[in-house]
Amino acid sequence: MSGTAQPRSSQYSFGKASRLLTARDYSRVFDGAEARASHKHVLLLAKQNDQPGHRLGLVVAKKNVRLAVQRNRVKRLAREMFRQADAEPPFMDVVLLARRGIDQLDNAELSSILRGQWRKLARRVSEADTSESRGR
RNA sequence: CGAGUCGGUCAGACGAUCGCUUCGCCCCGGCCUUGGCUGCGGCGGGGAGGAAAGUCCGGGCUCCAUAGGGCAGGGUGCCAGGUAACGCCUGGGGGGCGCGAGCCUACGGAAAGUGCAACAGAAAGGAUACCGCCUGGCCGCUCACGCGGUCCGGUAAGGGUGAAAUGGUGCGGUAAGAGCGCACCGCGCGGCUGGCAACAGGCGCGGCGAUGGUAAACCCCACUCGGAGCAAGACCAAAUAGGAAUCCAUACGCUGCGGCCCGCAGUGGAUUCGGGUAGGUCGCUACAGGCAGGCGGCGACGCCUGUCGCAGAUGAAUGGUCGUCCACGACAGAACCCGGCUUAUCGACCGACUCACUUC
RNA sequence: CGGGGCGUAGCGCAGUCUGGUAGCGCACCACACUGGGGGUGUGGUGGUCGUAGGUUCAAAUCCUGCCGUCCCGA
Repeated sequence: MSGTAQPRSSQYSFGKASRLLTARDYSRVFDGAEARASHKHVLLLAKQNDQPGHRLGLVVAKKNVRLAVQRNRVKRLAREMFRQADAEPPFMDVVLLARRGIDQLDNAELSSILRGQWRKLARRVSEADTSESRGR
């Protein structure tokens, strides 16, 4: 994995352009989610955007993860997974919600779950995209 | 060497690689009139804690008047000092614990007033005679000593109740007893000596039926506290515009202002309908600052000199992966800042000291 | 981040200001009425008063520290 990582900085960056920044951005995804990937510890919602790349928003509620250290850890791992994920169209805005008990997982477990859910989500979005095109 | 006390320091390390954020410099581009704003990239520097936590105190800062007077209300509570301030810290005193080094301590006033004390007990606050004990009178029994009953008194030594019963111990004294008398201790009062003081020591006096407990009960005394909080507050764009209805009012009103009155400043206000916002910039980190040395002080700390620049995010940065090593890594993440307190916590190391044992 | 409230029986609540006995409703158990159930009646079981200290003779109650939970403020 990272042992074979190459310095393609453009693909592996994670700046402000790759994040959901305002409450309006979040509301757009929540109100019009086109695809979702659900797991015991995590839920992803996605909606296609008109940006030149994916964007990520994180919701890790204090109610579900009590300690600030654990909340930070979950968010960091999620960003790291997102950063290393394939950046291929269709581009989408994704909101990741953490569920109760996610702080019990260690880094390796959590990373693999996140990657799996991300692939699932990407597949569903492209399916929705093609069926939508067919429908038209 | 074992057991222990006190104070302090650290918070996995190193390397590779991919990222995030901020600052500086440079290159290119855009806006723009001589300089600034902004975008991409490169190089270099900085990037969580001892508790960042709980929000229990104290300040700074901002707005309300420059935070002013009184009432009400809150806080603190042995003494002296430190400090911007404190409920913190230091030193000292009293009390308690420990063989000791040391540790703990809401520790002002109950002879200003009010209140409270269930149950038990004779009596629970300026109270009391239930059982006892004792003198005497009368009655009964008895030869008598005496015993029993009853009555008027005396008595707080003994029993019993209670969390608590009106100083304690001893000797004398007495009908039995009692601070009734004496000694010591305790308590109170008045000088004296030492100490800034809290307080300590010693002397004299008082016989102690006066002055019990509770103030984390009301309260009294002393000192102290105005209110809100960075979602404070300021600015930019937009907006509150403009509007409709009802009610109150033309000032002893209403608002700023959290309880009231005064005072100050400002001025029409309340409710409903309708309509609209929740973007950005600043505040935002350089100070009661860290480190080193010197001087003053028992110490907390203060003064002087030199030196360092040490997070500033805003869906919210300090991380991922791999390798090596070891004691295999606890509690845990800044959100305006600082001083404390409290709570959580794997361990490692340093210094001072105490006790016990052994050896020289 | 800041500002508040609440923890008492299985559940919902009183009692806390003013300290001594923890009480009410539902539920539960037993018995009676009934052929049985339901219902009604009578009696009863059940509480470390969130937790750890302190004050007091005595604490659910007063004071302090923790824990949990809920609400409010853009």
